[in-house]
Amino acid sequence: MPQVTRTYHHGDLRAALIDAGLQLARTGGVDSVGVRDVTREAGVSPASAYRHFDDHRALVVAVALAAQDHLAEAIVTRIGTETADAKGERAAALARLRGVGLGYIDFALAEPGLFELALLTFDPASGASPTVLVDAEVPAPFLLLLQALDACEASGALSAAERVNAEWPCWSAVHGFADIATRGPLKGQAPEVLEALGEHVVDSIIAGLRGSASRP
Amino acid sequence: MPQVTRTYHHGDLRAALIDAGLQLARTGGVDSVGVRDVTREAGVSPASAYRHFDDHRALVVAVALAAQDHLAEAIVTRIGTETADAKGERAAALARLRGVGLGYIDFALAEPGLFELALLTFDPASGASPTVLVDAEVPAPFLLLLQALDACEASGALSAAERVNAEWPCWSAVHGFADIATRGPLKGQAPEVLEALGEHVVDSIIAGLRGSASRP
DNA sequence: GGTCGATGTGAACACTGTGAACATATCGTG
DNA sequence: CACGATATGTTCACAGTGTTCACATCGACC
Repeated sequence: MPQVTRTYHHGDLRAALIDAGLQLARTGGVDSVGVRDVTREAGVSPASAYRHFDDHRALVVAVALAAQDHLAEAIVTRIGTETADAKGERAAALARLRGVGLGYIDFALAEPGLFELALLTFDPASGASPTVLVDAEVPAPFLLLLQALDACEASGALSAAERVNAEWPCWSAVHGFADIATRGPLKGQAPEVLEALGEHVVDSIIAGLRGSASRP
Repeated sequence: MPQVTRTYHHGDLRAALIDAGLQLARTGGVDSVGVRDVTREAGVSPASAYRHFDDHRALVVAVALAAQDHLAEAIVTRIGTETADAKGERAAALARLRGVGLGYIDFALAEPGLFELALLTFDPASGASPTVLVDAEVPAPFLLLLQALDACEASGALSAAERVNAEWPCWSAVHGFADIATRGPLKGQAPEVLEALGEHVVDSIIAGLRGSASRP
């Protein structure tokens, strides 16, 4: 293996602990990433973790951030396959939006353990910011959604009025479905069923955003 | 207080433990309902809990089911206010559907601790049932949604085609928003903001169900 | 080469869930 | 009414957890 320049005793133990955490979370979910488990996995003493993380919670948060990166990768991948054969700017923007939702669901179904981690939000001092979102700290997956929605507006697939606050219905529906399919009543259903229902959810919410002027 | 017929030593300790669990969860979330905490709250020894619950998990599940009942109550309440001034069968059915979603969100915002509990699904032997839902075990809140959707179909507010699988987009969007508003990026926002966004989410998803034939 | 700060270790502490042996109050039955 | 069976609650113990603190060890820099 590619021996990294090992400094100090272990050589970047912090990264090793996060990796071990990901490995454990992949099969056991968030509960299986404990201080003693992670350090045991890395072949190191329990107390050593406290040189790199303030707290048990801080460790979990670090692993969760790593899991969010994997989630973002899955979304980008799905965006690629969705937009592959989209003709025209409008269709491409809509396909991209669809890809964000379906990629999110893909990841949740493929890696339920890591997905559970990725959901943990680290509540920065639980600062109730007056604005709806502090864009400095917005996680990568959410950023992908915002960009896709902006592209929809730019291409005319979404009107300016429809664009405002559109991220919340989108994120809610997709996140909610992923949670339901992972831990909720749909847990354990066949992958084809879940895939089909996931598409239905994504298409419904996109239709809802665009069809605000509907029947009485 | 209405002294219940006290049998045996304590007099229905099981119920007392569940009540204590609800009380603790209300302020501290799911993590604060532990065997020792609950028994301490009830003024009883830790091991006594094992006469009524197999497991720590079994205790939490029992409390979660109680929390689900409270959730159902909140939904019923909101259904009442939504349908109060609805004219016509169709409008009433749609108002009822809206009430289910908004009641769910109401409860999540008013009682985030209990809401966290209510989400825990108890995965009965993790039996992957072939059918989409085992109707014997369907929790009350979900049942309220199914009935509201059926009423929409009966009144013509939803076509038969639109009705099929409509429960998943609805549940996903509402559940997802509640989760986001409670633990996610919207946590800590002002109640008015959350209320407005919640209405937006609910209205969007209902529009999406009814507007399947939308623009290209 | 010696000193110092950064990093890992070992042994402790308080806490948790859980089981076994024991104590006691209630009920069914003679 | 007495008495054994049984359901309920208690005490004690054990394994495992997060966490801390004194100590050991290594790399870097003067």
